[in-house]
Amino acid sequence: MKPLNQNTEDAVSAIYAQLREMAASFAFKPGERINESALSRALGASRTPLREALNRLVAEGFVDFHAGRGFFCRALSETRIQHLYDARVAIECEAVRQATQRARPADLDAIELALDQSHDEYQTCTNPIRLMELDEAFHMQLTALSGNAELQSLLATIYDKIRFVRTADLRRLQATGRSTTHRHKRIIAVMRTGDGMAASEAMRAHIQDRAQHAAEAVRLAFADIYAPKEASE
Amino acid sequence: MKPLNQNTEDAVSAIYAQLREMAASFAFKPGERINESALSRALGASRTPLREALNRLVAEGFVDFHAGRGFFCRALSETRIQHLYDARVAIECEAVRQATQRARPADLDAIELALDQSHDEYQTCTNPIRLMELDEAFHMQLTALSGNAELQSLLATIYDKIRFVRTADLRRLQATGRSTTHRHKRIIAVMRTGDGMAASEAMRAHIQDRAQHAAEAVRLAFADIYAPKEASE
DNA sequence: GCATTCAGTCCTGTATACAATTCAAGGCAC
DNA sequence: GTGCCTTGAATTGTATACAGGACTGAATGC
Repeated sequence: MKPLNQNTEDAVSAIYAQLREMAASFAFKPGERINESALSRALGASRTPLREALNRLVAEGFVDFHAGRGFFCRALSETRIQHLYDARVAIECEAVRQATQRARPADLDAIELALDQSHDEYQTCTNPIRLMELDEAFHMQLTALSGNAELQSLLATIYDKIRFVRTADLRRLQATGRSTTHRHKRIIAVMRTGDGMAASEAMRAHIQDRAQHAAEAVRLAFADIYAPKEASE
Repeated sequence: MKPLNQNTEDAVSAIYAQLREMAASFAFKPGERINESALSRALGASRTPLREALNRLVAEGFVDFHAGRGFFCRALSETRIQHLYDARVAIECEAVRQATQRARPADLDAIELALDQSHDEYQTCTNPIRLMELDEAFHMQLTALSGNAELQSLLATIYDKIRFVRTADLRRLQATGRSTTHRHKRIIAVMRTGDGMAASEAMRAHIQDRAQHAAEAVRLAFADIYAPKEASE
């Protein structure tokens, strides 16, 4: 019974995970340069594993790298958010289409049960991050039903990129008292008919409904990014 | 007139580019461990920038990383290829849909002109890699018309991953004497009608037509990977 | 007053060193 | 002969050192 080492990677892997979370929550301000020495000290590691982790983020599009100048937090823009929402549409529509053909009724039952169980929390929860977790969970579960690991990982990356904007958006949505649960259940209902194309279009409508608010949400997100920090500059 | 440094990054960037090409052409055998010292020596650099480049490939899914054991060339499988083809469908169908709405007639004219110009080469060319470049160029140009940089970069990564399989597949396709030019022109024709949904479905049919041969192509690709090297083991 | 230049400082880019771990082979017991 | 342990070489993981650009701010010329 060997230890089956799984924690040796910890350093770079742990740094990567922390960094990705920091990037998703915009702990770095958009456009800001990332000081390697300071960050490595803050994370309790040296620059070598930090840079390796940062290079992963570069490949995923969370961070920009400029030769000789270092790593920069990638800037948000309304255009980019719109593009990410469209990419999300592309992936989720195809995933739900595949899922409609592959999923057994029991699979759909399971997702619907999860929706029912979280419905109350949805209605009463005031934490926008938790709201977004619930919403994201539905979409990821549905995509998982496609059985396509590539689509799942692409979508996960996109969600990480738009999470901050979505949090701001869902906060507004909740303020209007509207629940997304019934919209999600409608998508499941269409899937039960076995019409993949229709399910795909339902998903498209669902996502684009929110995407239209993306521009406004970006502005809100910017306010969130710049407001809560110390106003010391 | 400052030099506006653009080549300082060269080391890691150049290594990354080389590595990605090597990965796309399966210079490493699937599943094989990548020896950092040997590879860095071969590339004329040290392990530090090599590992940074490798970490980018990890994030993109070209390479696997196992804690304490190093980097491994990611294995092919028929299932994974199928998933990548489906991801390609997802992205290209959405892109062509957007492109249909956004593109001006002149944009479509330009692509069609490019098709016409390369038609002869298509028919006579015997180099499968060149064939694939021509085919890929069409698909990337079309996706570019969507105006969505996210879709473009996602698609570029997918093409890099399936390039080897596609090369094997296109070689077979050419052997049967069938040209893809007229198929491509048909997609443009549908786009001209302005019906995004129809264009999307045309693209889907076009890609899936080839995807059906993916399984067989994977086997061919495997033969290519293992055959042409020295049979010295 | 404005732009330019220049020096100093900071930071990045990469090589290298060394510790820790894995992998492979040989020996040993059974 | 088979399986386990031990031992040694090879390889990875990370820290650190140092060279070379990039940025900052002040001083200078126009």
